[in-house]
Amino acid sequence: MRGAPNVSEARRAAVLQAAAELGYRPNLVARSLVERRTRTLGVLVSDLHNPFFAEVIDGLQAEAQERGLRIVLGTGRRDPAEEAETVEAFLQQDVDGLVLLSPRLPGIEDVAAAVPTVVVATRAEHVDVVVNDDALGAELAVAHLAELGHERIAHIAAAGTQERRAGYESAIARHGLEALIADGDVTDEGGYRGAQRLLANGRPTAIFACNDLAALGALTAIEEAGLSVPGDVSLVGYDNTYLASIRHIALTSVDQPRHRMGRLAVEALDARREAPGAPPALHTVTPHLEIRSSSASHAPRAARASRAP
Amino acid sequence: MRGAPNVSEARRAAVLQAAAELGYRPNLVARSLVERRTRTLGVLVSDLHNPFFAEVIDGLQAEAQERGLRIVLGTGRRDPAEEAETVEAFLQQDVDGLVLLSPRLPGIEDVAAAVPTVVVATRAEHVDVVVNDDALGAELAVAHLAELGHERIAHIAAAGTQERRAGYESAIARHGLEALIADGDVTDEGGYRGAQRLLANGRPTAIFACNDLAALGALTAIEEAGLSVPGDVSLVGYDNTYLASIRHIALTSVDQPRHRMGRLAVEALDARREAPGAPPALHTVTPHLEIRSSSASHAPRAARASRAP
DNA sequence: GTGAAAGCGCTAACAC
DNA sequence: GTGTTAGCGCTTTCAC
Repeated sequence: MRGAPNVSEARRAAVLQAAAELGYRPNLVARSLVERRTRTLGVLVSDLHNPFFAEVIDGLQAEAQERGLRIVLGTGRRDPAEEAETVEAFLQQDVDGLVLLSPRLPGIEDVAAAVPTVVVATRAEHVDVVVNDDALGAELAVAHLAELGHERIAHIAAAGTQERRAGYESAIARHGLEALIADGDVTDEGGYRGAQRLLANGRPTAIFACNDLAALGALTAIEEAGLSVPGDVSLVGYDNTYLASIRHIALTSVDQPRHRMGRLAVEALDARREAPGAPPALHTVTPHLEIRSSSASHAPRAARASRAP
Repeated sequence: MRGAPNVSEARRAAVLQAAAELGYRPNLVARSLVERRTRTLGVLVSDLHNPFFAEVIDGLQAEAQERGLRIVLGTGRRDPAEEAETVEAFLQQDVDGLVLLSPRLPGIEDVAAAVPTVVVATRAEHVDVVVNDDALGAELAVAHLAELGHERIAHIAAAGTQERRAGYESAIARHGLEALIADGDVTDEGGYRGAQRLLANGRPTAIFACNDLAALGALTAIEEAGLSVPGDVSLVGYDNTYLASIRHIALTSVDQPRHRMGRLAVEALDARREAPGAPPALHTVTPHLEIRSSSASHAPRAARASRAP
């Protein structure tokens, strides 16, 4: 007997030893079949390449492990159809819960009806959700830049980060400034193009990008324009991934508590399992600003020679 | 009946429709139990944060999907004990094969005896292995730098990349140069410290780092020393991850065909399943050099003003 | 072609 | 405390 209730110590030892000698291994699939639960969580990652997700997964795994749950990861490579397939596979596998990291997937409610489901890092209707407060994050970024004396603070927006955009807009308005927005993407390339447009039109002295990857692209565009960061243009990202912390980059960035978000997701699943009929819960965590050397005060021309220390 | 042999068309249609209406979903765990196979591959990733692995996983997934296999990912966060646990969980789950990405795990042979196993991106004894030719990769890097006129070409070494170090040493010897090595690590931090030591002692004009992450750390150290890349010091990384391609970084790097390595791993597993007794196979793929702007010719002092385009 | 029966390795429920 | 039994949902084998 494996993890047992009332068995004599002697027998247990004997059995355990025999098991070890024979190389016996309990068959989890048989156990799952009879228990009608697999103790497994399916995690759909929209993009394995984005370090943001790796860090959320760390949190997921830590919490899952503590609760004796396994995690199986799948990815749909940002393609709705592939994501649907992956989710279907999870369902057939009989996972006990589903974590959807920034899914592109349509019809999430149907899935949620079949199995406890939580959406992370993206807002969704009629489902449990774990997100950071994007409006606050954007506000932090704008306030930081405004305090540094910037008046022309631009934003690189992207599909999927509308909340940040909205937060930016209202913060800008609150500070009595003018909104300056370019559409980009949550990628290096998208940030690059967005920044190029901003630089050509608006002469911003600061740029708040929708995420770190886009901020990196913006950094390139700024340098290619012969300008320096933060000498000529201050730059703020979002997510505070390890990319931001690489010293060659040293990007000021809004930090989402990724680890905590991962843990919250597992907790939400558990809560849902216990109260299947409860109304959808919205778990919002609080971001903070991690200030590094890509943002500096908007000093007079003479002082902005180069970025070097 | 699901994917069937001899059933009348009419019945099949009827059944399929009924299934759809009832929301019937075949139970994979029951099927696995009776079939004694799960059509699942367990993939152990040593470090989810290293983008190198994400790209290998893409290849794995593509090949697995074509063969009707599922993938479950697990990570041991570079800790041997945690890796062992993860592998044990895979075994209990009854996976049909195991892919170990740069495992730290001891006793791999025992695992391989229990289930088809392939080690990727790290050399191992008595097991099927998929690696790139590190010696050649290092040779490419050194040859490139030597051709650019560099004579003081240093290397940042790390545990786990001895082959690259050895390749570096023999290439350096072949070019009649002097080896200049600092111990570092496959991380930003490790590269930073390694480069600091090299800069303090050897006055290298070029640095070949054990991987891209370490190269980024080196980049920081170089800049902090008041030097520029590639003006004063040329820099070459290894892996050619997307980090290298970010334009603000534009790192010359040795490319491993990651996607192909992922596919090869799945193929190797299949081969092993068909011939369990065959001697361990070593699959070696060929790296190539991706040249970007972090490496340039070793020009006279006057010409090395800055890194700008 | 189609239905019935056995059994995969386990857990739970119930006797001993 | 310990042995026995039924049955999880499927595939396979063998009758029909």
